[in-house]
Amino acid sequence: MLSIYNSLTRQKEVFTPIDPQNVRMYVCGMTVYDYCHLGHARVLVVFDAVYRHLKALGYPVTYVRNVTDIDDKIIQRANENGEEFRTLTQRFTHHMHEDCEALGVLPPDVEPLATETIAPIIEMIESLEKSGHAYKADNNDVYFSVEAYSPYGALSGNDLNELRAGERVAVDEFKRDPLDFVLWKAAKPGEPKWPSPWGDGRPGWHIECSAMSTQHLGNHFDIHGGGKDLQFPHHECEIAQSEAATGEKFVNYWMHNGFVRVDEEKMSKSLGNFFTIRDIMKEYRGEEIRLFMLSSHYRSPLNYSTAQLDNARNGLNRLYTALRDLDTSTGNINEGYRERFDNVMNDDFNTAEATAVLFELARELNLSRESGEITRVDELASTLRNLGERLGLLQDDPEEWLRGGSTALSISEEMIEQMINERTVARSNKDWAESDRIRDELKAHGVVLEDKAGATTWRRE
RNA sequence: GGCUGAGUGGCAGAGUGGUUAUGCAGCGGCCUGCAAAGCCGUGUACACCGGUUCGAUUCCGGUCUCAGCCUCCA
Repeated sequence: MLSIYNSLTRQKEVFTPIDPQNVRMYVCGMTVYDYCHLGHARVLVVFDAVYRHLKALGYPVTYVRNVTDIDDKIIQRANENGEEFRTLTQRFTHHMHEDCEALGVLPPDVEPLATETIAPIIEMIESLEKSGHAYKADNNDVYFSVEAYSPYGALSGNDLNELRAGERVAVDEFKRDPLDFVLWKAAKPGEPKWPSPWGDGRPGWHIECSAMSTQHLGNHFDIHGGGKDLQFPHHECEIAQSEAATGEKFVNYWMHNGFVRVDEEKMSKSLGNFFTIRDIMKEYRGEEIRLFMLSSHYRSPLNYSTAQLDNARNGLNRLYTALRDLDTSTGNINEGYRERFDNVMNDDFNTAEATAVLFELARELNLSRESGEITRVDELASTLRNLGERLGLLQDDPEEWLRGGSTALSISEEMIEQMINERTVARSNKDWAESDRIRDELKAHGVVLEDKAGATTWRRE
């Protein structure tokens, strides 16, 4: 039985799908004007784990993760670059997909673009206008009237008056209430624009997600996710718009992942303390980043450091080492481990405990291997690979993983093999000095030798 | 100011009203020509102060500290 911590009620709730034959989830994706950083990586990885687990529980799932391909920052960046905004957004959407692949993130079932959802957006704003939840202001922008939607503030636990008191930005003079937010922005000269009943312009950010989710998942769906920073105001606004427009409950379970931090401070573009995924990938592999992220609970803050990434690397070496030379295609799945894994994942997607199960499995696998229990070894290896896949891990060939890395080796594999052969000859002559000299030389190239069962194998340090 | 959330052993990080998290690092041992890998053993951890309880790191109250949201943000 799966339980999910619901940000809306601030407690864990047993997951009951609206339609068990089609679990519907929506996650706020990227605004594509730059490379993804580690904070983005976390949303991608966390909700990928959620998606995989829901499917493993046997639910058919429709996972929608949008692309925000029109907003102020995109326009600004395109102008700075002197390029068409679509050229910019297409380029970074492509880069995002590359990052996803490197991180082992499965493609969502639907990846809608804001710019391809203009008609539904306009429809939704029109219906809000009709029901008195939206108004066109003197500057030709259309705003949502917070006053007209009483539950506003429920998701974030905010009180309207307190929010107004905390207002820290200059109040837009065209708004009736400082908390009102924009649904449709009138186009300024030279900006991308679409025709609408209120004049040429473009959609506000919040309404994009309401329209994209509703278009693909219906008015009322199961799970809505995103980073914690979107809880307010973005998701609060989505609820207001959607529920005001449809008259139905919008989402049953709201999920928010914690931040990635650097030196105990949120990683973000505005603070300038961010690392892009591809920066990190100069030193570490995608799977190492992935394990780093999954080794803590999705709602906890995650502090970035190379020590943590090193830790993840060592951990993967251990797991892949356990799988070395084993056939994982034929064995049965061990029910005890599978059940433990399911149980911890069912407890609000506890991936940290789930990875601990993987390590315990590896230890027992190593033990069985030492005692020569072949059937048991096959079963545990298959289980390890299978449960690894549930987290998007351990799908590489172990030997290739252990010999691979994010950087090129400073010595060819042929040369390594040749030196190993020379060393084998030296060893058979009990020439330990020469044997150790060769081993040290390879070590200097980052190659570690392991002698066992009459054969010598190598791996990256 | 309002609202969230967090403080666990050298590091990272789960969890629990009384019994081993897990990984990395360290130490001792087995194995090995020596290593590596693996295995075994090994750490008086739960911010502080009260309270409830036979018993609290785990529940309650308070204190301190930290982070986040209230402005674009995953």
